[in-house]
Amino acid sequence: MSSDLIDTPTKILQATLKLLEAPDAKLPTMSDIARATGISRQAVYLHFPSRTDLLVAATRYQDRLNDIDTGLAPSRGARSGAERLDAFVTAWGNYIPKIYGVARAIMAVTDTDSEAAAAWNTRMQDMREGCAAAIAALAEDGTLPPGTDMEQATDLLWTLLSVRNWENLTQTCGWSQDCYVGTIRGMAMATLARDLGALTDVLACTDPPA
Amino acid sequence: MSSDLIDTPTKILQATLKLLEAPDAKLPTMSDIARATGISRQAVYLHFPSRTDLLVAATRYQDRLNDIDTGLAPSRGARSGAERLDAFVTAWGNYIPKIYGVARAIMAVTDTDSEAAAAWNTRMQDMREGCAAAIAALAEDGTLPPGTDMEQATDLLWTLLSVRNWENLTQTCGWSQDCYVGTIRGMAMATLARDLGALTDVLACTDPPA
DNA sequence: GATGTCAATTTACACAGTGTCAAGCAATAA
DNA sequence: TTATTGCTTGACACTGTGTAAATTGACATC
Repeated sequence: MSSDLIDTPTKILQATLKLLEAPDAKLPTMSDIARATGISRQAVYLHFPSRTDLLVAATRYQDRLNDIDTGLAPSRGARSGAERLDAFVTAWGNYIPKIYGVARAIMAVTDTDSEAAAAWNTRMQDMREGCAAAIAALAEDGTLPPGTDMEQATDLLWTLLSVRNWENLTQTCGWSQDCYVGTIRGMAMATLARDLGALTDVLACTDPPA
Repeated sequence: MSSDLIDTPTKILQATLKLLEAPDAKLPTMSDIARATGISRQAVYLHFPSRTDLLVAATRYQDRLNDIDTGLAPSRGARSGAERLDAFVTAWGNYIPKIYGVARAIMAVTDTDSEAAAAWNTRMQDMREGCAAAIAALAEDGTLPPGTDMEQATDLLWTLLSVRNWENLTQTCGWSQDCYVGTIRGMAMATLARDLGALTDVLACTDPPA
């Protein structure tokens, strides 16, 4: 078995991801994770001091697996600001479903555990840098609405691209992933890049809402 | 003391609201609530079968206190669709801070308690009806972007106005309430009512972001 | 081969929080 | 007086997190 070659912490992380990414997964307990890993619950604590630490480690592990940076390459290579914004929104919007399982678990503990909140904020701060870069590119092109404060524009884009909004539209409202990306792209382009044509047909996805 | 005239369930609800609305409040336990009410923990269970039920009851009680319908009156009285959208966004946006404490508590248990999730969804469904009405008024005026699906437009407005977005912008990003309302209004008007002038100066609030 | 060491693991326990149950007590109504 | 209502006290079951002590097993050293 190849699993003998993998060290225990990695096995735990893999099992955790598997549980979190299962469709309509309940939030797993330490017992669930231990069982899925094939070890005792207490052995998990040997490698991860708390549930929060484990969840945070799982997000980092997942990032390594997914290699988010390659997805963002087209954004960094964009020529115009609008192009960059468009590429960034698309890349991030399509990345969210990959991390949603883990994100959901972390966001759930965020309400009670301030350490988890800090960890999640840090993680979202990375994404925010991408937002800031896109806004900066727009500012250079002069396509931002007049009088726009760049910090606030970044806040707005960051909020628009939040996992919660993705969750609301795709999970609660039943939108398809394509519909989500198209709509958010349109809103971002219209609001921040003054690309008013982006509004046309934004809300006319072909897929039937659930 | 006037408190002797108030029945116990109401006293519990009042104490619960007070705890939930305290600045940077931790999520109160049943013991906390009982202590704040001045009764035993078990007595709370005599009136509310579970913590979730109590939280849900607290939202309803709060709605009664705040009388949300009067705030929405200008929206219903609006002549044009755009006017209606504008009034609705403003009214709801200014209502959120009043319910945020309770909303936060409910949203926190939503991740683990499906009954709480259902209750909160029901509550948000009421707000969604306001969104749907505004979208319908826009459709009647013909101001919606061409080809727009009304259901999806409602989803989008509903998402834009989510408590999570309010939380993100005002609590995490440190925006003032006025800045929040102004920006969201601008986005809604631009995206859904094709009022492109609404984009100008949307992101140029005078207050310094934290 | 016996022994020491160290990491991984397991059994057992402490604690917080929710929810249930039973017995008792005080005030009030019949 | 008796019955009822509303609350209290105290105990307990259950779930989940996290800690501590004892145990195993591999591996090196003498």
